[in-house]
Amino acid sequence: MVGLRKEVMEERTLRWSQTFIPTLKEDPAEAQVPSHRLMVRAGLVRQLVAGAYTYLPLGFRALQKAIRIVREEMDRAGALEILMPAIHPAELWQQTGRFADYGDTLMKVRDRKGALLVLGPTHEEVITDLVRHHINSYRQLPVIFYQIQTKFRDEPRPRFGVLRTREFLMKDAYSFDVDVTHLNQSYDRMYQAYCRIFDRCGLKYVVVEAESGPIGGEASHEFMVLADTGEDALVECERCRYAANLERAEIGARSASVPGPSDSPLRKVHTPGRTTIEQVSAFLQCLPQQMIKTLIYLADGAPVAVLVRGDHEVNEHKLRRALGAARLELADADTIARVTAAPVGFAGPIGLPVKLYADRAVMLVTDGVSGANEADYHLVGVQPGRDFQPDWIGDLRIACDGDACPRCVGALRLRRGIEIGHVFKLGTKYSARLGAHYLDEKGQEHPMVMGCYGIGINRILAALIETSHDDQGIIWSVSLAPYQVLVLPLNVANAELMQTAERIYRELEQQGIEVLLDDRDARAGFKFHDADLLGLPLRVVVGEKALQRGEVELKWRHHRASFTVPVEQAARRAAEEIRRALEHLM
RNA sequence: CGGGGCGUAGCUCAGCUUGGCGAGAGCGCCUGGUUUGGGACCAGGAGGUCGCAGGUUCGAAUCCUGUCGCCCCGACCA
Repeated sequence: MVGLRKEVMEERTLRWSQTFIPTLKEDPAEAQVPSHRLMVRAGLVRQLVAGAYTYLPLGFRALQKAIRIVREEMDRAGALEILMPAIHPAELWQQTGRFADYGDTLMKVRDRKGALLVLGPTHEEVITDLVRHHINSYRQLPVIFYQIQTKFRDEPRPRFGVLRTREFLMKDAYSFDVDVTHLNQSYDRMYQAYCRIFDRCGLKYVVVEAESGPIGGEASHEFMVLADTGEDALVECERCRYAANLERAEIGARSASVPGPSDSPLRKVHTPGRTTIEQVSAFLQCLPQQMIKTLIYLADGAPVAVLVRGDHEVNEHKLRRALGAARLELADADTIARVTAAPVGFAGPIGLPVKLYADRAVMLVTDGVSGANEADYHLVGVQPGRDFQPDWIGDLRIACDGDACPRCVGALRLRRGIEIGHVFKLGTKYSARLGAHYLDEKGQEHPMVMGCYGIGINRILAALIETSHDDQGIIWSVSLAPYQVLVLPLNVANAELMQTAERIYRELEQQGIEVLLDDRDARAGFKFHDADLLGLPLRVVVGEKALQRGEVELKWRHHRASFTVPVEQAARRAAEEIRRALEHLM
């Protein structure tokens, strides 16, 4: 009885005809990026509503593979797995101020008593609440908790299939330490674990410096998979290892060009109704690079002027740091009119009654053009240093392709990427606000120093597919593939051929290899196409011609060529190939 | 939140401008037969509240209003 049952279950797992793999010949209309298209076509996922997907058997298996790798490496790094609730009391979020910060992205529900609950988009509040109640001595630290759990974010715009969804699986970990030195150790441990995880997944990734918040320095790193379809912009130095999220990217101080002395006289010109860089540069026949863009910001309510070159954009993170401001926003039209004595579009640095913050590139402009702080007038022949002197000069702009690397003599290259992981030094933000304190050896109370570490599990799959596919379909890495080997008998009506195929897959099963047997009664071409679409790493074809010679055909999905092996060696050889490929990823 | 597109069979879509008999095609699905190394062929068949609600009309997939959903661009995104 038990034996029979086991056999039945095995067959349900292994035989194509007994599982559920709804492949599609045509592209689904709504899929825009390769990973989305292929995940739907290969029968991995189906959408229920915008930003929520069902994982079908094949997709779920791949997801489990990713989860397993993440779990093994987190355990190895000494993190403790727990499972926190998805529903949180809103009060907890109000206590840290994030109820307001998150705004509409927070999913909210009311229970039958009318109490407001939050569906957790992340768990800093919940874990800190747990720790404040149960950990209170330095003897209990350090500790790192993690969970793999569904997160909810009411994204303004879910998109790209599984890449940006409203409900997704996340591995989130939280470290608690006695001080920053120990936090750094926990951080490094997680960082290393992340490298191992993504290496094992077979992903090619770049670690970039990211916006770091309160601690500063290299307090945050994102793990990015480079892909043109990625949502995040980043820069990478073409010479050294410097890489950063575009939000964060510093720009080297050395000048791109040596400024020549300018003797052009300052002159006021009539520019009726020309308010934008494009309009003014077209009207005056000058280059946007000659223009000095003057933006009025409100830093904690006080107006300041920010100068960047016409073809550059202000990086508000850098500006906020330079100003030391907690709140920063572009000034409204009324403030601009009051500060510049002109309507929006005619601001310039000369004669402004507020402090001037200039990006370095502005100081290299010669024969510049700026607003005249007078309606319908601009100034030409502007010479920074001669005609105005900023109160502060430094790096204030968003990096561009080709900008100088801040670490070496190389140039920065603009890239796009998919964020698959993020490690972050939180400091005491949550522990202080929620009262997660510990007593040191002298009996003194301190807030714990925290770090948090996230991995988007679904994105691991999407990122892999996004960067590993061809016209025919997915090309799985051995470690994430839902099955490692596909056994493909070409004619199921041929009993001898079928028996051979079944024997090979049973032998592979016994060797601990994950096998799918395509036992469908379909034509060879049809099955080959589905095989390529599914993209399982190794394919074993059992066909009549080769079988007459006592051979079967093995083919790696990522190779063009196949090779034949004697039937009796097929399973052993296939298993060997898989094991070797897996070791290669470890 | 601003702008745009689309909702017709399981999937991809035609039909709508100019309302009119029984609402279509390809793929998929079911039955039978012939086939079997790169998405076969023949014969037969099942399958649709035309997103939903209201309106105009003798008559609405088609016109009008509202509404919901999905997709795209932008804004936003610890």
